[in-house]
Amino acid sequence: MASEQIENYLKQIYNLQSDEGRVSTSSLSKTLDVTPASVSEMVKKLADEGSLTHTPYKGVALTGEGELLALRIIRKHRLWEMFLFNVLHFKLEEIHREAERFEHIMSDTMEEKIDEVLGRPTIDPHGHPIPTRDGVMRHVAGLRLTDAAEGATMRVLRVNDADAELLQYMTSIGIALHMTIVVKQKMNFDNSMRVAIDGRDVNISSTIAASVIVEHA
Amino acid sequence: MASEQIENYLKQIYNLQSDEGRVSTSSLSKTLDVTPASVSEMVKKLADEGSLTHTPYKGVALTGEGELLALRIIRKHRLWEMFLFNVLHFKLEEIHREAERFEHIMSDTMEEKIDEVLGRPTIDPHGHPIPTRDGVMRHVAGLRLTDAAEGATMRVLRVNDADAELLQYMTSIGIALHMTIVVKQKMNFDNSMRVAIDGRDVNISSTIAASVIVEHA
DNA sequence: TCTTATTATTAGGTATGCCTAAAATGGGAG
DNA sequence: CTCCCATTTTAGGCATACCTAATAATAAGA
Ligand SMILES: [Mn+2]
Ligand SMILES: [Mn+2]
Ligand SMILES: [Mn+2]
Ligand SMILES: [Mn+2]
Repeated sequence: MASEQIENYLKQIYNLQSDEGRVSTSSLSKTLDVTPASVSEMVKKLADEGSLTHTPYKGVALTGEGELLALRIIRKHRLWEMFLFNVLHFKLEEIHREAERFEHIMSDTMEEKIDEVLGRPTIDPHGHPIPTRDGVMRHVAGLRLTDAAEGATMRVLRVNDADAELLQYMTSIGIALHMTIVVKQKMNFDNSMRVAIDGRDVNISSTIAASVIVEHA
Repeated sequence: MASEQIENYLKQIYNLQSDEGRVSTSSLSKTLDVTPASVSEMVKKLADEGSLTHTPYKGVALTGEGELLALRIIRKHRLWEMFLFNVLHFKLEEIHREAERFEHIMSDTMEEKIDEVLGRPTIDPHGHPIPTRDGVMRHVAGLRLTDAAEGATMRVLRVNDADAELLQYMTSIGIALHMTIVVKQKMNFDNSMRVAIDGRDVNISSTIAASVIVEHA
């Protein structure tokens, strides 16, 4: 069985792979908060075990097997977030942190029970797709609110779940899943924008706008 | 913070303490499934940390601090069992095993949310008392069904949760919490007995009878 | 192309918690 | 009151996953 930390490596590699293609030692070092030396060692072990391929000095890529393991963890993480939000009424900004620990100890039985209780959801409370049990994840394309045109009416597809404070603030100004946002004005000097959410006008910084993924309404 | 294994030591010492008074290295070795040598080492560390007192060659006893830690784990274990049984509809014989892992990673926030959702229960699905958050556990006295007199009418107070197969069998013959059992006949040759559960007569072995704790109805 | 800065790997070492084997202790049998 | 032996502790090691410091490889600039 994969240790908790090995599961974190695999999950992190999966996430970085979507953005970067080949995943570097340094990016893993940063996101997992361990030294590059430790990453090198662990990567060697995971390559021996067949979860990933490693080209020294070039980076790593998950094998089919490794990707499947990663998707299982991601599934458990997102199902658990859904459960915390819908059944235990945790706040949206709290669920990611809790799920980071539970994803590793959730048995397959538990996974199934929760999936059933929740009615087999396909997205989590942040809008992230939940992979199926055999590792299929449908990713819905979208754009960052930063990139929406002035005057456009957009719908919130998903939000960044990692920064709790940011998420809490977004909730407080009314940004939530499936909500409609009208881009009123874009400021070129700092990329902030004025938008209408639910009829009310608010100004949002580029940091916020960049962590909201939207589609045309 | 106490490691997962340290929490298991403390919990196990608490449980054995009720039966044995001073807890021996060998009984911990058996119940935790590690060698006596390992227990000796760990015990030394826990004594240094102030969770227990150790008299070499004589045994250990929890300090107030250690007992409080143990009771926190037990509270989390039993609240979680309750949750698995009532909300996720796990079978009675499955919940103990699952709770063994969750008890260690359940945050205080989670503990509180679950306590609330469940309506602040005082006993778990096996009839074990759930300690309060500040470490008070009310233990209800009872006797083993083995020791009930012939002809007596008893009520099930609690059942042994450790052996899943035994528990599954007990459930299948109708033994459940708060159920009434009439002792029809006691066999002296093997301590088995014939009882009436819910009107139906069944024969139960001494092993089963010993793991059912009852009170006079 | 050569040098330098960045990135990655290897070497050597630590902490935790486990093990086996050897030594110490102390309670009961004689 | 001894001696024996089961129980307990100590000694010496192993695995995992981390670290710092030293070395190696690559990429980038002159
Ligand atoms: Mn998350
Ligand atoms: Mn999420
Ligand atoms: Mn239990
Ligand atoms: Mn229980």
